[in-house]
Amino acid sequence: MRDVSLPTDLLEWYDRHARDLPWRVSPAARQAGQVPDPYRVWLSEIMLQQTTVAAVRDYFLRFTTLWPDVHALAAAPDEQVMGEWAGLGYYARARNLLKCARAVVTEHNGRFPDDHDSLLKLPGIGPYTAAAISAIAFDQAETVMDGNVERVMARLFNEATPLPAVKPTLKSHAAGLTPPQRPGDYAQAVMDLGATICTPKSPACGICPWRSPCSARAAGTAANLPAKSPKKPKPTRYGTVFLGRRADGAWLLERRPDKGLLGGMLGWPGSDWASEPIPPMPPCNADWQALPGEVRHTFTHFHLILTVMIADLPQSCAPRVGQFLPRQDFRPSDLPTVMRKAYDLSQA
DNA sequence: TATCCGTGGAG
DNA sequence: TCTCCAAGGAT
Repeated sequence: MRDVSLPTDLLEWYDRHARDLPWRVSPAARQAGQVPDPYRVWLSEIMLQQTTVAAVRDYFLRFTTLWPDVHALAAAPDEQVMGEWAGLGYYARARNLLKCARAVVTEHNGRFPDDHDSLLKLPGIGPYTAAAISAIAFDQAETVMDGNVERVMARLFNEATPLPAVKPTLKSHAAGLTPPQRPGDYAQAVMDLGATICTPKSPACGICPWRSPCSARAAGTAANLPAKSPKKPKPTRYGTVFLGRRADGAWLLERRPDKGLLGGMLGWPGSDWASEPIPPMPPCNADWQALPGEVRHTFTHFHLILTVMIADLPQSCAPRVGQFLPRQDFRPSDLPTVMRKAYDLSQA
């Protein structure tokens, strides 16, 4: 027997407390008949993967201004899209974003498929995003499982088993609660609950619409759930980058290969990044000088300490790697953050 | 199943 | 300064 009161309670809370987000159709507008634009739902969900609402907002507005629909995005040059994504991180998302837009145009007549299985076949769309798009954009009764939902379910049912082993159990709990009515609003409601009330630290149980049925709240374990298996320490790696500038203002940059770290992004030529500093090979012969200070940056799984070398290069310079980008084509904002930090050091 | 893949804000 | 971690996906 499905407990219908829990979803109803949450939807009533959502009707009063839904956040105003640029990609969201408010519950009031939705019930008045306004339907979401699948393109905007898709774009927002890709950007929101492992990324906060605060970080996504401006990027979403910029992208939808530059490319209002999937046809426009599909026709955009790769370099421009990668440049606009710079700073948001997880750059495979940007590469797959373009692949997906072009697949929707060429294989789906410019319209996003509405079913979970077809969505799942598209680049960059996994189980969570497929469920989110079919629920939010097409109002299908799919169960979305993201970090928020996992946390809310672990607490609601007081599941003490650590992640990731407990995931199937949490998914089962979530599926049992997913209502046939307003599944799109419900999916967003659970995630809003996790983002604003059932937070990782110091959850606001006192104002939670689910405080009464919450098992962890009763047991006093909410703040410690979900349990997680211990994570590995991050090693430190070292490297060198070369900032070469010509008298005409052009900078020597290279496009990184699609696979691997910062794949497809613009960057400064330099050494590999290794556990010990290595003698670097300059991209061309010049009077390279080390800048005072260093760049420190932390990626998902290692710390990086970067030495920054700079030199004025002759107009005749024929670099071993990379190519010169004319001054008017160079925007520091096109660089991934670690590369922009190196540029900032040179301008300090 | 485990690892790789960014970034910036909160505490 | 340091750890955690946010609407995950690909391999």
